[in-house]
Amino acid sequence: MSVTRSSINKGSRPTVRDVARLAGVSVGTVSRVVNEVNNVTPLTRSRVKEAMVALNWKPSMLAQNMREKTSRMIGFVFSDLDNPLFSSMIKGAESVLTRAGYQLIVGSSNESPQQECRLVELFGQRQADGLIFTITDETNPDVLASLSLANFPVVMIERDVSVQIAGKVVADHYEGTLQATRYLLDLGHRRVALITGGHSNFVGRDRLLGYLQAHRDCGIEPDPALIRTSERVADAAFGGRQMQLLFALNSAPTAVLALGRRLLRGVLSACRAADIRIPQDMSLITTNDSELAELVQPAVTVVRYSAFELGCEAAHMLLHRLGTVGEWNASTIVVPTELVVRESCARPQQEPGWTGPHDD
Amino acid sequence: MSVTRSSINKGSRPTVRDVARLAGVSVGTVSRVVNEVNNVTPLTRSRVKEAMVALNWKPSMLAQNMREKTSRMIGFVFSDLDNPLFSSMIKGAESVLTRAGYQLIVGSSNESPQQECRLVELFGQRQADGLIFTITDETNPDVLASLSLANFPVVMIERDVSVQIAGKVVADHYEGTLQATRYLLDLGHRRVALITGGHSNFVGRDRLLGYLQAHRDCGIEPDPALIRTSERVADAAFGGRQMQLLFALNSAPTAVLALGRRLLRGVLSACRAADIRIPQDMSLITTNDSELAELVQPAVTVVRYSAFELGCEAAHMLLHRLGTVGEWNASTIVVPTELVVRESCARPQQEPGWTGPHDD
DNA sequence: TTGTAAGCGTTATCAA
DNA sequence: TTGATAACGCTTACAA
Repeated sequence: MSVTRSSINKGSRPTVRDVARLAGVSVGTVSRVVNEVNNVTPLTRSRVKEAMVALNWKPSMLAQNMREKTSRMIGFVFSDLDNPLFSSMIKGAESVLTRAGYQLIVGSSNESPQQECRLVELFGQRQADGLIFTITDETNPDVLASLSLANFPVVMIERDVSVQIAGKVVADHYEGTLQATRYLLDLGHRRVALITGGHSNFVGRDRLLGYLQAHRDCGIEPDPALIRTSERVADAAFGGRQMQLLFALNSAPTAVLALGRRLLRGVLSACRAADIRIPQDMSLITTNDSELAELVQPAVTVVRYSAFELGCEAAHMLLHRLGTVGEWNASTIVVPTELVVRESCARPQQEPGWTGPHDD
Repeated sequence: MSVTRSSINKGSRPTVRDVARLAGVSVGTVSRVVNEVNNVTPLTRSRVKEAMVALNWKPSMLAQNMREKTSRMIGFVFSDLDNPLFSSMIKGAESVLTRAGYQLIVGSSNESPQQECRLVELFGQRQADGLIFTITDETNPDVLASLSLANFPVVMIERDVSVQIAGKVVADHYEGTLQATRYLLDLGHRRVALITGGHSNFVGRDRLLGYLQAHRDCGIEPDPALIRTSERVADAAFGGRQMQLLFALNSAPTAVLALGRRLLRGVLSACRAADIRIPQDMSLITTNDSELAELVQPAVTVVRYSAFELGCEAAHMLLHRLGTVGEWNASTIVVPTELVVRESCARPQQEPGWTGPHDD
């Protein structure tokens, strides 16, 4: 035993060797005590425990992880923490992961695929045990490549990718949009606009499908000029701009579906600026319930679903995957949506040249 | 060299040894290449780099951290991610830490001191390089004990503790509340209520001080019945309840300062339920700007400050501390507040028995 | 029941 | 310029 080894560990944090020395046992015994492995005399155990508290020693997780090739850390990559949608998801994921003894390490991509690649690789280097991910562009080849090289399971939230991953958790946007659109059509609206982001992902596609299906169910051909989807992110400014464009149409819509958490703000501002009254001049349905939707007057009808639940389910799926040794079939969890009817929708006003609803 | 060592590393991730073997060099050389240490032949370097990409090898951060006794991870403990205040702070901290090559590992305390202790110790075991913390109870002895045992620098946000820490970052609640209160007094209000949480922390104390000082400046004695502070957390329900109690007073206030991010919702609901009009029957100022405050009608005057900036400054302070080898003096950064005047305040209505403002 | 020692994947020191 | 090897703090066979 070298001099360095036996000398007192000065300043820096104590190690298992310091504890062993103080307790007069070997490092193996100390380890057996902390890991609560059997075959250790009560007397020895108590001596070791005393030494542990005396030195305030806790095993270094870094060293443990190093040996056990698992870090009990889960990465979470999202685009923007300031979007309450993501903070709720993280909260959901964190609440179940913490209970299972995992910790969450977060990273914002700011909608940048390069940053997403960097983060995926970084989590790999950190030996993350898994990753929860809301990819920005479902088809970006670089990100997909990093993903398929990753040696940890990945669960997508609200996204679908072509590479093999552990699974995905999504809200039922198809059904939600179908119901919302049908509700407006049933009120007698015939010109219903759709504003949504997610042009290049699952969410946007499913919303569009629901919108179209509802029209088809009523035998109505939707006007393409009323469908305003965003290639990029759908923020408040996008919502406002699209409303202005819709107002300017020679046959403007009588109702609008503004599907996206951040659109409401822009939509409301635009309506007020143009002196358009809700619901008299324009019916409005938005998505993702919020204080604003609930308390603005008139209160806004929303397609509601729980981002918290999305996060929980993603974490559960990941834990399940981590606990599964053999075969694993990529799975999908669908979280329901619900139409919360408030006061922002009404029957359309009679317009010159409009002949009234056909079906009631 | 043992058989295990020389055999091909099957399945699991490659190590520096695999790269060395493939490139026909020693592990030392591989390390020199990745760390871009000089004294390595261009030829050797390229051979090593080829092997690195061939095996898709990246150094294990776990192993690096193990040697260098630093993890380049910063912990962030807050009470509730769903509070947009915290998500903005985290976003701020994350944005500066990422740029500096650090990653953020998050933990919610859910207002539980025990959980806070657990997290502080956990971050210690993970060898976190530092911690950003919004402690729930500034005086909880257990948490303070964990904190003083921690062997990493700690920066508090919006809190002040008696134990030695690297520093704190706070918003100027005293000044903000002083201005807001003065604004109401100047409008002629003489019965201004104060609803705020943070009874047991810095924030609540400073708000109360600002409120009292503004009254003193005007030579007015505030009615203790109008001061409603919360021992515990101030959520929407608390805001609503306090409003009801205020309405029930035989001399109700004509204005209310609802200082706390989540109070607005409860306050608005209570006003509507009691048919109290803002600002005609009641002037209202709240704190922390939000979509709701901006877009509800009438738009609400707020004491605004940037939680994002709080997070940024905390991260900067921590980085500064980490880069400082010798002496360090605990420091404080104060982020300014600003009164954003909107439409929720008006001169008080003449009431029977009220003799008008004394000072204008 | 307890001790010894190898090994986890790096980096850094020393020798060649 | 490169290679061999100890060390980081822990766990776990295996030996005693």
